[in-house]
Amino acid sequence: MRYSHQREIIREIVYSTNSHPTADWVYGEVKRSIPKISLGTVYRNLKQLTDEGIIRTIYDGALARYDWNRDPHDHMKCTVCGEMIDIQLSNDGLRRTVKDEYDFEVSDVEITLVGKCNKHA
Amino acid sequence: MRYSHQREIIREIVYSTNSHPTADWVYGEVKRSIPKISLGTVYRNLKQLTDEGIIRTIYDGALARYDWNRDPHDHMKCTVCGEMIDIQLSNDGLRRTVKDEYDFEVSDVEITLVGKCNKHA
DNA sequence: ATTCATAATAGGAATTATTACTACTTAATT
DNA sequence: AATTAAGTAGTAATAATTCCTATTATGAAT
Repeated sequence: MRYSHQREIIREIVYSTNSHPTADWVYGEVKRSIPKISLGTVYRNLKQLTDEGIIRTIYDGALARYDWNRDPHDHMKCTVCGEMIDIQLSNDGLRRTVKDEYDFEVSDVEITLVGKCNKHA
Repeated sequence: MRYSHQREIIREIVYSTNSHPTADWVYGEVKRSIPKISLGTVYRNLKQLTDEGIIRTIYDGALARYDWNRDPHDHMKCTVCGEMIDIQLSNDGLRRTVKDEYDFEVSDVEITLVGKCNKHA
């Protein structure tokens, strides 16, 4: 993968926020510095960055979101404000349980807690 | 919600399989008994059945799947054959931890284990 | 049983998110 | 500087899903 200015900006934008942005939001941001960028370029680069392990793709229902945080972690999704918040849960037990009980080789654990965040007492 | 033949058939089809079918698959099945059914009807009814709590909608990446099993449970997704397998994990601890540490009120826990199922030693 | 109000349907158009195609551009290498 | 292949903009295409509208079917009231 050779250098491209577009990809570098896209990477910086994803790395600049904890908001798990969508492709469309990233597109809007990139346009501020590269007005002629095309949405296809955004998608292509988000995919490439994902393939290279530089960012992660997570799914919020049917919508793809992007996350700079590559450490294994989980998410809380607030049904009131829609925000996705990072959270660190331990799941060492899970992998072993599932391997033993179901003979399933876990490569990734995706946990999303749906509920109400602390902004909405 | 008043009775409709279409909805009843759709419900029966979702209840007849453990394969977490997509809307499109359900559509194909319903057509066997109601050839003139429209895809919009399938989507509308799957949504209504979900709203009424009669079935559940789960997301497989960006694709919606439907599940008759309303008991809290989790899924294993095999990256080789694509199958989604039901699994029961306990997460009593999670809710309390998250409430205490993040003041987040959990209403639903979604856990998907991604990996290789026992068919692919 | 017939009438009536309205929920539900079929069929198709519209929307949304995403991917694919193509002619032109640019980064990296010789 | 010339070459080559990866990258881009712009646009068309696809896939999943929702929306719209004229017609039909359900359940309730007569």
